[in-house]
Amino acid sequence: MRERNESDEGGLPETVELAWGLRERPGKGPRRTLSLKGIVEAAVAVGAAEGLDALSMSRVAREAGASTMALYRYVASKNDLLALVLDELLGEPPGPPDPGTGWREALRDYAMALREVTRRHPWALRIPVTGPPAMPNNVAWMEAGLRRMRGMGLDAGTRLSVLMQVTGYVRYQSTLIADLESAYRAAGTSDRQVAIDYGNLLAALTADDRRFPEIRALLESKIFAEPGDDTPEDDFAFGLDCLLDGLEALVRRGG
Amino acid sequence: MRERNESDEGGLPETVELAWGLRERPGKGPRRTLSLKGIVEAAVAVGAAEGLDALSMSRVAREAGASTMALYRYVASKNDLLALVLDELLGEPPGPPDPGTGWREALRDYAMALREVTRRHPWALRIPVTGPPAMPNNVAWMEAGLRRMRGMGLDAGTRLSVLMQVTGYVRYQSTLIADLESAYRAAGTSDRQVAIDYGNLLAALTADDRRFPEIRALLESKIFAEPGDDTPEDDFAFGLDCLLDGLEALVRRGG
DNA sequence: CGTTACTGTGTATCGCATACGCGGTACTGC
DNA sequence: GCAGTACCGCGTATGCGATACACAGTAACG
Repeated sequence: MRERNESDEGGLPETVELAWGLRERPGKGPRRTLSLKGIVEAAVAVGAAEGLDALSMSRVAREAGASTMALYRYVASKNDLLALVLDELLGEPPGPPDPGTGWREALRDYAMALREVTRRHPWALRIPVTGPPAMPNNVAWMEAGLRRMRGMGLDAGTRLSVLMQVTGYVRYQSTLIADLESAYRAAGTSDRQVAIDYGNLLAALTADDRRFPEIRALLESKIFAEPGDDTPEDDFAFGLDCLLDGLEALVRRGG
Repeated sequence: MRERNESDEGGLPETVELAWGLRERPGKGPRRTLSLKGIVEAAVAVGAAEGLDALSMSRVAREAGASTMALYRYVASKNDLLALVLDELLGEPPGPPDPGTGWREALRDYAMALREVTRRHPWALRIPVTGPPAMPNNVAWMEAGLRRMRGMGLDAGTRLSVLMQVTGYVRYQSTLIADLESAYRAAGTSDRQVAIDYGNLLAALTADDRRFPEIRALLESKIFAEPGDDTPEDDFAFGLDCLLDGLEALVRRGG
C-alpha cells in the first residue's frame, strides 16, 4: 500500500511527470517566482530569435529574468528543457477531419499540419530526439495520427510503423528544406543562387571524371542552373503523395 | 589568366578541396608528421569506441598522438572534421547491380547497403548534416543511386527527389533503431523490456483518459507487452517495400 | 645564407553545463 | 505563537569544450 498520491506511479521520468502536470508541490518553501511554462516559453523565444546554438541555460535564464541556476529548480537538465521545448513547439494536434474524409486525405492533411509546425520552427529540427513520444502534445499527435488511420484496416503494429513513416518523412524533408534556407540566408543570396552554386560545385568536382556519368547528365539537364517553378513545398507534397501511394498499395494488399 | 593550378578553381570550400585531394602542399615548412587521413581515422576510432559525445578535438588529438592544436593545421574546425568523418564512414558505394536487375530490386539493395553502413556506425547518425552532398564518397553514393534508377523513366528533378526520399528513409529509420538500442543498452535490459516499459509508460499516462482512445486500443492489442517476432530489421524492410510501392505507382503513372 | 612559409605546440580566452552550499522563506506540527 | 523543515533563488566554483594567438624550430627558395 502506497501512501503517495496517484501521480507518483512508480518511477516515471521526472520530466515526463512535470510535463504532464503530475507531481504537485508540497507548499513548503518560499513561493516560486518562476514557472515551468514561463521558462519553456523563454527558451522558445531565445531559440526562435537566435537559433539553437544560442539557447544556453544562462541565455534562457536572462530571458526569463532569473539567474542561471534558478532554472535547475524547474528542470533537471538542459536536455530535459529541450524536450519540453519540443513539446511546446509541437502544440496541439489538428482536430479530427470532417467525417467522411478518406484516410488518404486525412493522413495527407496530418502531414501538412506537421510540416506547418516545422516550418514555423525550423531551428528546433536540430534538437536531437532521444526516445519514443512521451510528452503530452507528442502523445496527442500520436493519438491524432492513429485516429486518421482508422479506415485503413491495419493491425496495431503496422499502424505504428506507418505513422512513424509519415512522421519521419515530414521531419526529414523539413530538415532538408531548413538547411537549404539557412544556406541562402547565410550566403545572403537567393535560393536559386544556392542551387546554382551547388550545381557549379558538383560540376567542378566531377569535371572530366568518368566515374560520374549520372551526375554529369544531371548537370546537363540544367536543373540546378534553371530551377523550374517547383518550390520546396511542391517537392515536399510530391514526395508525400508518393509515400501515400505506397500506403495505398499496402491497404489494397490488405495489410 | 590564372597562374594557380586547376585544383584552385575559384572558391571551393576548403574542406571540400581537402577531401577530394585537391590543393597540394607547397613543400616549404617542416615535414608534416600527421596526415588528414590519420586524423579522420583517429576520430572514427574515438567515435566508435566512446560515442559522439566523447569525440572532442583533444580526445582525437590524443588518439592521433599529437597536441590538440596540431589538428587545426589539417582541418579548419571541428565541424569540418565531422564532415570528413561522415564521408569516411560512408565508404564506397556498392557497385552496380547485375545487369538485368530491375530498378526496384536495385534500389532496394541500395537502401540495404546504406542501412548496413548506419548499422555499423550508429553513433554517427547524430552528426548533424549541414548541406547537400559534396564529399567524395557522398557524391559517389549519389552517383550510384542515380545509376540504379535508370530504368524508371523519370526526369532529372524527380530522380533527385526520389533518391533523397530513399536516403531519408534509411537515415530516419536507422536513427530510430539506434535510439532504441541505445535505450536498452543504457537500461541494461533487453529490447523487449524497453518496449514493455514504454507500453507501461503510455498506459500510466493515458490511464482513464478519454482523450486517447486509439492509444488505449493500441495498448490493449498488447503489441508492446508481447512483441511479435518482428525484429527492427523486419520493420525497416517493411517500410522500405512500402516506399518502393509508392515509387512503382509513380513509375506506372509515367513520372 | 638570409628569407619565408609552414610546422607542432603551450598558453590563454571565453562560454558552457552543472555541483554545491548559503541565507532566506513559508508552511507544518506543537 | 514558534520551532522545525523543506524548499526557494542565487553566487561561486569546477571542469571541459572549441579555438585564437604567439612562439620557436625547420626546410625549401632566392
